[in-house]
Amino acid sequence: MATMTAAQRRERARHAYNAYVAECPSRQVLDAISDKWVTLVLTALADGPLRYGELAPRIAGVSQKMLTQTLRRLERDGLLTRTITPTVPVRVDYELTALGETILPVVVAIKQWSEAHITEIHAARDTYDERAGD
Amino acid sequence: MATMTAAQRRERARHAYNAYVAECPSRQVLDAISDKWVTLVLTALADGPLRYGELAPRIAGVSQKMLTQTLRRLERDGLLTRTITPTVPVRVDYELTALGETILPVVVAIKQWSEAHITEIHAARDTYDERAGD
DNA sequence: CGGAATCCTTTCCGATACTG
DNA sequence: CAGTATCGGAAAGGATTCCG
Repeated sequence: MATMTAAQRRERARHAYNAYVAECPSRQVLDAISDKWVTLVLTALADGPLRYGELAPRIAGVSQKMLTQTLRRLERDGLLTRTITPTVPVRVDYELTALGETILPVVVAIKQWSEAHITEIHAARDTYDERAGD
Repeated sequence: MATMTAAQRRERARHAYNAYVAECPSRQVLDAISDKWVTLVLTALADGPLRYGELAPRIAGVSQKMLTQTLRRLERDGLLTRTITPTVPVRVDYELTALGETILPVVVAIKQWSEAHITEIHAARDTYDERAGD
């Protein structure tokens, strides 16, 4: 009777967590945008549509896999559109939707806060690490 | 001569990436707050200091490990303080610093956007998934 | 009470190779 | 050009146990 107890409890916990997530909008969106690449893609598209090949170099450090994955997720969530022009070679443009543009102020707010307080954070880290070094 | 080529390139890539991150404040902060638990802890502490035991149940789904890890990181970044009262049993309080409070508006903005647009996101997902089902 | 340490599973993600 | 498919290492994170 004790068999699978751990797994069972894990399952129940998973369901409880999912249920919680399901009823909490901000948690869901948080999961969606709490992603490094998501915010970077959104800001990259802020000035207008870009092709895949233009997008990639503007987001230093992103792999092709992560970029594609991020773009697909954002398309699914209705934050951007993916337009294929069947020329040879093919051309694909990504553009923010109206919904996608409404989130830009939030992303900008994050960026502004970052630039305004990064020095304080660095100072705090130095102090903290110094104490640990004693 | 070809040995370790992949690993070497990976190392170089890692350094290039880190260098980029090092000179971009918003990227650094983004890494710091692009974390589900970070924002949740910050909002939980918005109304005043809380003990560890009070904090945990307010953030459903968080494990003790993740909560502690998140709190340590936020303490290191100077966003909150950790106060130990050496009674028996010990009592630990967490409280936002002045710096920590300055980020609350940003977190609130995220929350408000989420609640305002979650319906549209759900609709977009349904449409997208429906097309995929054809 | 508020953790730290360990184990172990799951998920992430980069690298590589191939395609319309 | 703009992807898809697959694999393997690295990292995240949950469960459990032990400690001041």
